[in-house]
Amino acid sequence: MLNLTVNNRLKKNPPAVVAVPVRPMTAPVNLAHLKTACSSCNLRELCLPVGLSNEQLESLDDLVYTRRKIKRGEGLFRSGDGFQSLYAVRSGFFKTRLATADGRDQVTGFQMAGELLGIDGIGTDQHTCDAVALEDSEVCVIPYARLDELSRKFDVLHHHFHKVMSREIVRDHGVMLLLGSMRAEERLATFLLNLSQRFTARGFSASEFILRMTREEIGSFLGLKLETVSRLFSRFQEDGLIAVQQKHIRIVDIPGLKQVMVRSGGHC
Amino acid sequence: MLNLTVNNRLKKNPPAVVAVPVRPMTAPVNLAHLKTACSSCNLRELCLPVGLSNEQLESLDDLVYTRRKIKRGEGLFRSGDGFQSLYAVRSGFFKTRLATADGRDQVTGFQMAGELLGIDGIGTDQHTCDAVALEDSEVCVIPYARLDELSRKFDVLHHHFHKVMSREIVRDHGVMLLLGSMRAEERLATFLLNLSQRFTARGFSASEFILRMTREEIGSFLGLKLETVSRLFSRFQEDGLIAVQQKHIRIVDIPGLKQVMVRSGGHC
DNA sequence: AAGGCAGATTGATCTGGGTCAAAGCATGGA
DNA sequence: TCCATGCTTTGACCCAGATCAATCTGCCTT
Repeated sequence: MLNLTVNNRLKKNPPAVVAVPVRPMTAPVNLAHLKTACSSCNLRELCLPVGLSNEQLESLDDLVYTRRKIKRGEGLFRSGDGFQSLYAVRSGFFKTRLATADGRDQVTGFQMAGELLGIDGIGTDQHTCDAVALEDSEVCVIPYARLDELSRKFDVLHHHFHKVMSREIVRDHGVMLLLGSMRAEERLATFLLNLSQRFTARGFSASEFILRMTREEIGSFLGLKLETVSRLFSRFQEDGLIAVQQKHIRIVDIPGLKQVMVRSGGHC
Repeated sequence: MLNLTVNNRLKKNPPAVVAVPVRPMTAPVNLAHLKTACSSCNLRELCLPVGLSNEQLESLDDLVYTRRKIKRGEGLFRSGDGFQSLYAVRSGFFKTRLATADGRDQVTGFQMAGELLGIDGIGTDQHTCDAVALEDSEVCVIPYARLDELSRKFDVLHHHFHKVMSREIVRDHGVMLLLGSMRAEERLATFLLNLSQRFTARGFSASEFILRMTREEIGSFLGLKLETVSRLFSRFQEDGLIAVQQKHIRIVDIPGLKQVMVRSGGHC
């Protein structure tokens, strides 16, 4: 159905981590030694290297030779920046946003560990949106030229990269559906369930997490005003669907939320 | 403020529309011999082969070895169909649409000559949307496996394909911006100007064309109801921006439309 | 040439979500 | 510790666009 995620088809069993409701946006296992190596990265099953053999993985190790830390509120790239690299979120949380001349703003997505940023730049050799860290984050820098080179060597990688891009397109279509034909409640329910599902894929609680973004950012993404988002959170809480306390969300009734997503009817 | 809400609803004077000289949806030059060859295709500068050398173009000729005709109203592929090929629109006009279980529908795009269909299928080896011809159309069938193969041989092609996908993502972000933060008038103005610009790129009139889609389809794409689209067309006409008669559109005041796109203000 | 029908227009009315405004609240820096 | 400042919540009201409904138009079929 609705696919808001790039990497949602993974149903890998959660890594050894069990109880982590606290800081969902951090990598499940916090490696002390941050060796820049895909082959030893605990996110490899969520990230670009999905499905690569060990040998291939090792070749990937010298594709990704840099990491970059971005502080909360800082940008990873901005619209107009020259495009050279893709970025894989290693830890933390990002938003991408499109800004118009007249000061409007559209959040086009939220990215978490294992998700790719920067694909928008390939088409014109310039980034077309801003990527901003919503908490202190770290990304793996993937020089595009090298990726290109390597993907000519490894079929799997080549193909997988196409898949990632294609899935991004499919995700975007899902967002269009959301923005074009869903009611406010459905949008928020869809959004929460999507987050939940992505956290699950990363081995975190499906039902309890911290929202890294503000009400305004959620609203921008969902085509709603921040007041509407806030009111809906309150209503969902009254209806026993969730428990909200500021940025802390607990989904109490997942099936109930799914009902909202579908039931509230849209324009029938 | 720009007064777009004119009160006196004059009976619209039947726009003295002169017959459109061209048939905008057909390829500019109508080759009698429909040889399946990119190298001799008059759309090659709009389509996948942009920027290829002659030699490379000829290799492309045996990539695309089939054409397929689709009658108005018929589907090229549907959600769930297995993915094997991409399609380049050779002539005609398509819409892509996403359908939900509960019978809702979101038009995610309209495709004209030279544009690519089917990329959505790469990610999951299944198409995720329906592509429907809005008039009798013809597409070039591009087997994905072969494209893959060829693109390993030709750098330019490989890279260009990435660009096409990336641009599709950027386009989708633009639609999100439209759906998420524009007012109805801005959406329609943006839509008309976008069509105009694409027709221009294909050698057709920038100001006069036939809409191949219904008001409902436009509305679905723009996140509006068909009545709203119809009213806006009437209002734009009253304001001297366009002349509408059913599916026949003439843009009278392009700068004026651009103003609407920007000026009407959105949410500040 | 008639009649049917899908699509388009237009009017009247309603309403979901926007706007404006006023408190609450939590977090971090001095 | 205590403000300051940036979120968030909540209320009151409003309006753009949806909904409902009645024609109208052009075109396709017979």
